[in-house]
Amino acid sequence: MSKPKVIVICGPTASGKTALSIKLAQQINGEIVSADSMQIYKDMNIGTAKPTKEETQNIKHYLIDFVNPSQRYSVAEFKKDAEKAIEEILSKGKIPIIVGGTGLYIDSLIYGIEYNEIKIDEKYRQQLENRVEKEGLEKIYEEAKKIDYEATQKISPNDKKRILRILEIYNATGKTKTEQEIESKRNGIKYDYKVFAINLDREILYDRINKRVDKMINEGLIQEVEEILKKYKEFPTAMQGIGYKEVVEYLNGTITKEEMIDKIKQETRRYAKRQMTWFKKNKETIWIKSGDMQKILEEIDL
RNA sequence: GCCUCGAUAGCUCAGUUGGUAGAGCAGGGGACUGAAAAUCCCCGUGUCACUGGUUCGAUUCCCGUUCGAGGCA
Repeated sequence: MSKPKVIVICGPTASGKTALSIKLAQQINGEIVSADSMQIYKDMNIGTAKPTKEETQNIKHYLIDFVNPSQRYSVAEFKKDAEKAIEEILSKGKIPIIVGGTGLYIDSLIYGIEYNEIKIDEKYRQQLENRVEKEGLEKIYEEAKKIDYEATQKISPNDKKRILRILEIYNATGKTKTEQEIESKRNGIKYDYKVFAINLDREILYDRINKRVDKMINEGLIQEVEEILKKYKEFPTAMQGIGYKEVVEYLNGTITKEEMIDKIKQETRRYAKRQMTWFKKNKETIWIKSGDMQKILEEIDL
């Protein structure tokens, strides 16, 4: 039996993923699974450019709007949740369409990466952070080298997050990161993923980003942030979102409104670039122009 | 009209006591399997406004021109 087909649409912010995917879902009787690390959060609507109820046209969207900004979420959870959603869509006889800009999340699906059940040990992480503070990152890097030399060679000696991750994995599982990664690929890929990436000229993309940011401000991004700050106390990751952290700076009086807007635009541009780099990695990706549904229909051949 | 100051990277400017130049920002390229909208790495040739002169050699000094800013009439 052949594997079920799953369509993946990725692309940088403001490239038109949302509109395209909804049109496609209508056309082929599909439902949408979001692969976006920020749209998962509740109460973060304007800044994450979440599709409105009106925009969704009654197409069911999964993995949007279901995590509190005060909670943590990770690829491992995404992988599990997304596959559950895919199963559910398939069981209805519909076609799953994965849509999003979070490359790491998409990779977890299309490369069939398995994450075993381990919890993030916040205490240990904090311990490591403290040690970096006291002893310096170089020392911790040397330790990581001893545990998993191969993994350290893939990253920079300045990349604190990843250096700590090598130690965390070893601490939690007794296995090295490299061993872990080999195991993670054991099971093979469950579905027949067709990956499409939207490509558009930098200039056009940047123009769209600028307009989108202006629109977000007009639609009340600042108020949105104020309300979230009131409603929740902690933000382990939610406030990392572009737009949100800049508005917080503005509310604290560190920057002016104009500076805030420029900064959001700039950060969004940088982000879009990083996304493009990520999507280029996958050789199977089919590149399409913004809004080009026809090409997708031809390629998927239902 | 006269006087003064300026003209150097996409922008703001630094610099060369004469040996063809470098910062910040913008921009570009890349890495990355459990925080990923995160994290991290790399990248600077540009008629030094134009014309002529002095000089072995001028972006640098001198003459003039153009443009811009300020001042005086």
